[in-house]
Amino acid sequence: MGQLNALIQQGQITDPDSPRGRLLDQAAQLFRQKGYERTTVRDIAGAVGIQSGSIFHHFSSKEDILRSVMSEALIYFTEILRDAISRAEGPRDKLLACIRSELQFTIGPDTTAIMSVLISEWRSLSSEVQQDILQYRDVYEQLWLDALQDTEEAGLLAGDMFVTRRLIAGAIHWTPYWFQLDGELSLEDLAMETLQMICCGKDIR
Amino acid sequence: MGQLNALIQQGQITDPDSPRGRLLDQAAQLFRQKGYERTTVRDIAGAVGIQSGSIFHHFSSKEDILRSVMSEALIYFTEILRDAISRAEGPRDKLLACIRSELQFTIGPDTTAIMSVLISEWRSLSSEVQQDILQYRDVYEQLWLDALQDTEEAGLLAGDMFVTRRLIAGAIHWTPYWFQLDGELSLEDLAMETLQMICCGKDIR
DNA sequence: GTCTATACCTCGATAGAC
DNA sequence: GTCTATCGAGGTATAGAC
Repeated sequence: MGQLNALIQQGQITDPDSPRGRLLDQAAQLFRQKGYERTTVRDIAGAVGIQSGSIFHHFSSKEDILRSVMSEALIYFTEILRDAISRAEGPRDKLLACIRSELQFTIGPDTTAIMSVLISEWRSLSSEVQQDILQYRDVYEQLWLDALQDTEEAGLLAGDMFVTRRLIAGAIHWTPYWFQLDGELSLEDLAMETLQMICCGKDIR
Repeated sequence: MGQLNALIQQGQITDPDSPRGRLLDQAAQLFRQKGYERTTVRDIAGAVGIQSGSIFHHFSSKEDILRSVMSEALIYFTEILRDAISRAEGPRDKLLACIRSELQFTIGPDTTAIMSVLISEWRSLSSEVQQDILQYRDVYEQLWLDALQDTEEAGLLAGDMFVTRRLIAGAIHWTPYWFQLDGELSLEDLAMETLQMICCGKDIR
């Protein structure tokens, strides 16, 4: 991943091979599987093979771990999404790139589905930390809104741009509850069904 | 509410004026506001003005409270939905009734938005209790699928029936994160936008 | 950077009086 | 049906040696 290495060198993302990076990876997995509240610092420490007290050399608190998981994931997702959009041609394909990318962040195998942590554990953050994370989220969301605006100007959008984004965000964020990566419906099929729902009544094939 | 009184008399739902009913109401509110894990039995007891030890005269465990909140909510929602569908005429209006009802369960003022507890706290249940609740959920979902099937047979449905239900479920369950009941967009507006997304390309006005 | 040891707290749940 | 009192478990976080 070219983007990942660039972000690591810019200091925006922790090197996954560092002790801190390994902790973040394992914490993200555990938060996704069991939820933040039910994951203990002992669990996280055990997953990387250290004692629980050693964690606090790398993070100031358990919430600090969740904050880091979320902010680094958002920074990474934003770059991946930006790249995917730039590689697509035309508003219809750029919007499809948004849908496909977010589905991959949410249920795909590569990113180990960390988007679901951002969604499910939002409430576990204090309001101060929420404000902190929202800065990154706004950048991500703007990429979506730009793509939707282009779609609208091309006459391909059926509903209101902002409402559409929110309805689609919900539809995508809910997929972990039912979608099976190895099922009959492929991720690409699902992306097409979703695109069709947004651009309804317009011929998008 | 005629349905509520009938369900109470059938013993399917706890009388809200009983001590147990008051506990369930307050627990549901707290679970919605703070989440199940962050709500303590002391919080719930305090909300109805008793001591925490007294709760265990009415419930065998904290999970038993969540189970009861969820199953009674589902039983109630199912009857409300069934009634709303039966009062609507034609597939388009019956589907709109489904959307409107579920939006009300999720963000409406009357039901105090308990649907969001069913969604957010699912993972906090043991798998045994999940199986228990799924029985009620299946009945609720079948009402949706029947309505969608009628819509499909009327040639009004754009995508696959099952995928559509899941995408729409996500869209609706996500609304608590952004929808403001006192905002410019009314719940009825939102229901119409959602219906339009499902029946895309078909003239549904 | 990790260890051991532990302080300190809060939680769910119980027991028995009233 | 509620109270008081409390138990035991398990949580986050700290301190200081190595």
